[in-house]
Amino acid sequence: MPDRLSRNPSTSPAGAPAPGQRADARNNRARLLQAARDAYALDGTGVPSSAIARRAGVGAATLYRHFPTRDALISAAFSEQLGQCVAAVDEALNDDDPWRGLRTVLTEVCRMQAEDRGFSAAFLTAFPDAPDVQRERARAESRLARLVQRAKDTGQLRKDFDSSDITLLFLANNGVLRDSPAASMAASRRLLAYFLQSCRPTDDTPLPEPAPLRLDDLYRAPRRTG
Amino acid sequence: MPDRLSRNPSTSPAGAPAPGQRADARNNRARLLQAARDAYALDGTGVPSSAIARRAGVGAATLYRHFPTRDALISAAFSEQLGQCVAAVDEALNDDDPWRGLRTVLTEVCRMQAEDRGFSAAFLTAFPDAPDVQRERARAESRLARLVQRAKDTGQLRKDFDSSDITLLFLANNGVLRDSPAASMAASRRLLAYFLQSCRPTDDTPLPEPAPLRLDDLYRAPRRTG
DNA sequence: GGCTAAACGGTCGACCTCTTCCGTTTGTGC
DNA sequence: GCACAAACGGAAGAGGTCGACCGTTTAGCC
Repeated sequence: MPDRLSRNPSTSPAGAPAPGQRADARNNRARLLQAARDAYALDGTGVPSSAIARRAGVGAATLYRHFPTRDALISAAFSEQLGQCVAAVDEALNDDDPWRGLRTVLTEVCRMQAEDRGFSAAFLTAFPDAPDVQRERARAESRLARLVQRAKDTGQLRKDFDSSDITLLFLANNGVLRDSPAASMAASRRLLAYFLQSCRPTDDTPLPEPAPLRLDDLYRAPRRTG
Repeated sequence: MPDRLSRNPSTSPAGAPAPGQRADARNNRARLLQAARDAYALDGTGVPSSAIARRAGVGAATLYRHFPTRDALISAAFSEQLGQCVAAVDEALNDDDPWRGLRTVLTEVCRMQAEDRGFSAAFLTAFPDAPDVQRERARAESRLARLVQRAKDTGQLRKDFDSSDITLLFLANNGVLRDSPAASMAASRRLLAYFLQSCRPTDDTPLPEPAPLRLDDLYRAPRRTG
């Protein structure tokens, strides 16, 4: 009796709610995802899976039946929010003012990170087994690059800005998140404000070499800050 | 046969090389500290203690005899580098140019973080059981505040800069560190450059409220980024 | 060189997390 | 309502780390 997820792991590794499944299964799946989001938002993605199952009111086996691996659960839990990010980039590309668009995207993503440490961690994690996540991320990244180029062309963004600086910001922003959501928000806002001020074009001292950071090849976010 | 460390845990929880101990003990202690520094620098403070003991060529029991708890080892391993930071602040206070002093301190600490993720993690960890670490940190913080004030007074630093922004920088910098030291260094330098540019006084848009961050009340740096 | 206590190292138990097994329950179509 | 397969949950196994015990070794001193 192979279940759906192990039968076709390639087509929907963390994918959509399967159509042919029983009502209780669909229901449990939804509650697991919600429990995961809640727990991750509160305490980060380090939360033990058993706690997620307990919070959802199901057994551990049920969790693993729906999400064969830890990463599958995490990427499924945050796929919606990842989609939001991509949508934000699309919206920004439609803005008449490239700088405003860019600034809005950065602000929005930083806010989402500060609101939900779990999302922040998921956002910066590679998920080598979730090709759809990787694909979406790659799409978002190439569009961001286009947005950056436009902002440079209009002279609103410094010429030595590099697309990798966006990743740099998101990593830095993840680093300033605290246990308390309020503290996270305050720190995030302040950091972003500093960053945005430096993004304006200037004939002042040039920046050092860009860091070799692409959202694509970020390693997994490790157990400790160290 | 109580050993030294458990006999007086309050006076030197992670303290200096005891004078009255045997040569082999002193030797092993030093090798443990070196092994810890090496391992932590490479892989962060998440490295299992058994690996440290193996690297030092001693048994696990020896490690625990010298350092009763995990945190004791970590704080002892990095106390020297913490001292370097305090010294850097002192030196900066002696600089004729407050801005140059401040910039040098920030550059130096960021560089140390990028060179050694273990130090970076230790630097941002509370260590409630290591009063000497806390004391030194508090001292450094108050001196930094003085330095900030001087730089503001000379008009070299924006008036709405807050001392907590230094903590913010160190946290952010910790967040951009990667597995590869070269990548960490590049990212750190770039981040610092952005930050420093925004620190100059400007009559431009003001910053949002400072984040409630003091080096003192940072929570422990958790196992995962999430 | 020999004695004594300090120091050592292998081993063992406790704890925690991830993952799987298997007997039982429950939803669904006839 | 009945039968069957899907889905469930409790419990157990595997892996790994922390920290302690205890018999053995070795440094320091006479």
